Amino acid sequence: MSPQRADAVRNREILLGTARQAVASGDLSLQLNEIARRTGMGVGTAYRHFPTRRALLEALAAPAFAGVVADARAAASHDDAWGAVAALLRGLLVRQLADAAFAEVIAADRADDALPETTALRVEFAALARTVTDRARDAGVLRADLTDDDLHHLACGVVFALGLSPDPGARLDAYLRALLQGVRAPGPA
Amino acid sequence: MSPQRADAVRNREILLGTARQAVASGDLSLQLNEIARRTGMGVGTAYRHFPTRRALLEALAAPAFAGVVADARAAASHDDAWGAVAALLRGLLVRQLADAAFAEVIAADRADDALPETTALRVEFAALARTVTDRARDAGVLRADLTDDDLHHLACGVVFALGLSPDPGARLDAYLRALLQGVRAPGPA
DNA sequence: CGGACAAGCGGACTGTCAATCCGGTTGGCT
DNA sequence: AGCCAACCGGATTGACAGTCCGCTTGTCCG
Repeated sequence: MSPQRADAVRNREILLGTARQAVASGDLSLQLNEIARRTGMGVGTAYRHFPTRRALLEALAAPAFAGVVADARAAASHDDAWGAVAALLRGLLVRQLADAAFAEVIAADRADDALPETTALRVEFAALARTVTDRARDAGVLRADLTDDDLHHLACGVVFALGLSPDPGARLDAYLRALLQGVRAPGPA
Repeated sequence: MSPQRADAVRNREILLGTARQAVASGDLSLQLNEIARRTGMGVGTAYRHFPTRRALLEALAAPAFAGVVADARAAASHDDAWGAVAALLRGLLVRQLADAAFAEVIAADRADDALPETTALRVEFAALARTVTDRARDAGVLRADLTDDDLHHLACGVVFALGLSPDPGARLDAYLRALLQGVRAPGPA
């Protein structure tokens, strides 16, 4: 009746927890052999739950991804067209900074080996982002030469730039300001 | 008398050429075993010339790196403080787009296993970039909350963003405009 | 020219890590 | 209790980075 056995559910949670801890401590390599060893499980168990590094990565990223989708939904129903763009970008930056796994997932557009649930999130997010972006462009507050994909890419680029700093969190606000100023339509004057 | 034997010089050139070709065709993995096989040389020969992937990468990147240093020197002696920043950033973007190996080298600040010559280029570039940046900030045309390192990081971030596009070259101008607008000091009004 | 020898070469080998395979074990149902 | 599909463990394979060392050859000197 239940889709899987109780021990399997438990083991999956343990693996996810251990992996999340590894990522939080700065190790994004997600070596399944190593994670399995840390949990005391066999390697086979780890690989059955997460057949590839990518599968584990996307499982880790799912909550954060769902978060930005929620952000985007809120932004899409926001009154202020520019405020919506700013909220969307800020959310993207903050969540990527807080979750390296999510940052890697959202930056990789390669849908080849993506889990279906990740693809679903990506599609939903793309639609919302497009709404927000189009509205801002129509209102003349967003540069006309930038698409929703461009904003997505630039946000990932800024996160990459933050990652080059010794203390990314300390530069977040400055880079966000620059990003927003950069994508805003130049004054008509 | 000569620092190395004629065959060694020749082999080094062949390896570099093969590697450059691999990078140009989109393969940045620089697997020395594979490159050696393609040249018909033994693996040992390849590894003697380039002990690690990084060594080969930096050798490939050296000309492009020297190019941006030249750009930076020209920019530093430019009259217009803002024009110098624009020229510097444009050069960084264009050269990184044209040479993926250089893009990887300049993005990685890790000096751990860097070749001394690469470190020298990096130091020289940093000094010139600092000059240009400080001048622009003093002139009030560059955002006061951005350092020379920030510009460096943001440029690498924009290149990363370009890499997410299906056709990076097509978006270069748009992203460069956004970058310049983003780092420029907001109007005093 | 030709002999000596350091510089250079080749490729077998080791270590690491992702991913697979399959014999043994166990949770959950009747 | 007894069955069996689902699950587990870990030895194993395969790909790749990098090392080691015996053999070859370019170069110099007599």
